[in-house]
Parts: sequence; structure tokens; C-alpha cells
Amino acid sequence: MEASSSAAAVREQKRQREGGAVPSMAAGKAKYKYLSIADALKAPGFRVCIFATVIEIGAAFRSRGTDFTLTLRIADQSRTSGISVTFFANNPGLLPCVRSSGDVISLHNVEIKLLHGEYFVTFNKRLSSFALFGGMVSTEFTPYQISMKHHGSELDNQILTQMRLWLVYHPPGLKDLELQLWNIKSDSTFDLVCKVLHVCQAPSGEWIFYVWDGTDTPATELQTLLDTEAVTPTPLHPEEVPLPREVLCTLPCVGTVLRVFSNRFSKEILHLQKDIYWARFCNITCKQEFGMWQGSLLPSSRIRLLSNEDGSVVERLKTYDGRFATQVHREPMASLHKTSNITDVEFQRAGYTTLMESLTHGEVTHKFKTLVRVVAAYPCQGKELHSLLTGDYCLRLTLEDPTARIHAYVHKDDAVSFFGGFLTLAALTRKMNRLLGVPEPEDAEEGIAGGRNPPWIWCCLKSYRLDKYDPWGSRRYRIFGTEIRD
DNA sequence: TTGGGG
Repeated sequence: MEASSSAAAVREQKRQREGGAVPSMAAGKAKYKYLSIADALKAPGFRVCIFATVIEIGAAFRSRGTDFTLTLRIADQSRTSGISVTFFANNPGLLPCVRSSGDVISLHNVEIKLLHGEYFVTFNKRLSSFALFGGMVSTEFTPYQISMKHHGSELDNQILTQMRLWLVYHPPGLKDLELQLWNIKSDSTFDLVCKVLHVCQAPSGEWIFYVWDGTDTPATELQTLLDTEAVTPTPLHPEEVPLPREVLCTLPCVGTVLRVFSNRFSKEILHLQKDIYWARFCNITCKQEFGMWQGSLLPSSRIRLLSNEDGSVVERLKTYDGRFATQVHREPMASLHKTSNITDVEFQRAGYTTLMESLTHGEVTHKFKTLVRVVAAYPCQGKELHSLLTGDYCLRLTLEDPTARIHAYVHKDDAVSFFGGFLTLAALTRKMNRLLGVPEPEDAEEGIAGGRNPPWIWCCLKSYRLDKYDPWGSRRYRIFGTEIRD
């Protein structure tokens, strides 16, 4: 927001301290100097005027004094993370009643305070005033609520139009700091609105939250090194101990279940253990380990419980419902618009099944078609690889989609058809590298080296058991009816 | 005064 920012404006506001900003008059209309939030913060202790958008709406409640109070969070272009504004009034009807986040508020003569290193805006009921306007879809210049003693300013219409234009590109509800699983970024801090599906304590004492928002985490880049697969296989899940089957079966089959780790014990965890809740995980971070996303709570992180009617929750559920409107929307979000023509599959007409749907399926034995990435293979190079076509070996692939990772075997009888014939070692290596997303030597020179990005491939899988007395413990996956194209 | 991610 290009409010009348600048040091001069700050000095002007400083002159107006005590007694409130006295508006200069021009053509009969009051003229207030609005500061951007960033500039206003340079003048703690002074009264300032701010034009901003409401990004969070608190509930009105009785203060410990004689008043009613309400906290809003407002933001502008200079501070998209926003700042908290506290209002007081002896009658709740006098507090701002914001119709929707994204609405615009004009604040006159509010005070900036700095407490514990954090800035706040205080609305003084004797000296301050506010006006509320519709957000980006509105073209109305008349406020829908106005406090006592609020005088419109000459620049209001112009600044309101600018603010609405900015809002078009920065819609509220999805704040810059609020990410969904589909757009999380490594080592950034953000808020996540998610359903807490399960909470447990790892043997290390660490707490693990299993959270979900109906979207898929992005495909990760993997390390090129594959020769350690025999000794230390690529893990199938970020936690040390996998979830017991009865818990696994309660998790959703579409959308990633992110593991969020926390060293801190808090009473929030006890609350969350009892039931499934929607929550806002504030100021959390995430990283990739072995190509898997995992979240972490920081000392500054907070968990806020949300109701099912919360706007962000309703939005997430709407998005999730949309994924069921068509078959293709259930497919990994990261695979969309990336045609997968690496393999030919037998199950041309079969529907699509996520790995989680198969893992939680009621019967061990079943066949399905899925869309996955090959994150690791053993063996994957040299003589060992070639002996698959002639010898008595089977190939172990580590497959992933946004919902799970599994080991799937290419049985010795299927290896020739999987690779499309008795290939030379060179041809076989080329096909394997394509599956694993290992860059071609010429690509590597262009700076793609260092990581690999396996493509999405269609593949037919069969789930079966080795031991009828321990069907789930002895479950295996086997690839069939799938051929890598030339 | 209150209140300060209620």
C-alpha cells in the first residue's frame, strides 16, 4: 500500500502526539496522513493513521476492566504478516463488526506500542476512530460501519481503491504466511491449517502430530547416490516406528499426512490426543529428509484449535471435496499437467488407486493401478542389474505417491517384460536411470546435477501375502502388467 | 484501566 509513507510523514505524526492528529483542512474536507504499517511502527508511542485490510477477526469479549474488547489483525503491502489491533468500547455494539476478512479499515489516531519486542496497535476510545469498507469485490466508497468522531479524509477513496487492487493479488484467507501442504517450502516458517488425525510419542520422547489438509505435498528432489541402497535402504516413513495398522486404517486415502515433530511437551498435546481436531499450527517449519517432507514445531510455534465452521477449515474442506469431483483430481497434485508416458500398463481402463487406499484396503489380496515415482531401486546398476534378466534375482523398487511409500518387487519372471526385452547393460541402465530420474550426462552439465527428480509413472500392482497365518505381516507388493517404453 | 495471537 502506497500510503503517504516517508520520514516526513512520521515527523508530522510525531508533532501531532498528545491531543491527537489534528487534520489539516483543504476544500472543506479533512486531510489525514496515512502511514503504511511499516512506517507507523517507526513511531511507537505516537498517534498515527493507518489504512489496511483485516486479515483476522477476533471475538468480542468482556475485558478485565469495565469495557468490551476485540482484537483484529490488519495487514498492508508493507507488512503482509500484519499487526494486532486492540479495540475497547463500553458497549459491544461500538466495536468494529467486520463482515469478512479482506474488508478494509481506516484507523485514525491509534497508538503504536512495543511490548516484549512485538508491536501492537491500540485503539483509544476517546481519541481514535475507525471506518470499515467492503473488500476487493466492492466498489462502494461509503463505509459500512463508522465509529463516533470519524471524519472521512480527502484521500480515502483513492487509497481504498489502491488497497482493493492490492487485495486482488493478495487475497485474504491465504496469507503470505499461511501455506497449504501443496505449497510448503523447506526451511520457511508458516502457518498450517490442518486436521490433527493422530498424536503419539516416539521412543525418543519426541511428539509426532499426524496432520492433513486435503492437499498433497510437492514432489521432492532426491539425492543421486543410489549405491547405499543395499546397506541403508531409503526409508518408507519419516518416523522411526511405523503406525500400527489399526491407526493407519483411520487415515485418509487422498492427501498427504504430514508428520510434525515436537520436542516440547505442552498441554495442547493432551487436548489433541483425545480427538481429531482442526487446528492452526502457527509459525512452524518444514524440511525434506530422504525425500520426505516433515514438519517441526519451533519454540515460537503455537497451536490454535479451530472450529469446523472456521473460514479456513471450510475452505480446506471445499478444496478437498473438489478433488473427488473427477477421478483425475485425486491423482497426485504434483503429477497434474505432466503426462506420464514412460510406461505402458495392462489395466488401461481401470480406475486410479492411491497407495494409501491399497495399504488400508480390507483384504490383503487385490490388484490396482496407481501413479507413483520410483524413489529408489535395488539393484539399480552394473552387473547386478543386468543379472535380473538372466539370473534368479528380483528387483526391489521403492515407490511413492503423496500418501505413502511402499516396496514393490519386480519378480524374476516379470523382469524381461518390465524392461521390454533382453536389453544390453547400456540400454538397461538408461531405462533404469529414466525411472529414477537420474539426469542424462548432457543435462547434468547444465547444472541439474546434484539431485534427481523421478518422473510419475503409471503402474499395476498386486498386493498379496506370503503366509496365510500372518497375512498383514507377510504382505508383499509385486509389479505386473507394466512395461517401460523405449 | 482493560488488552496484547483469548
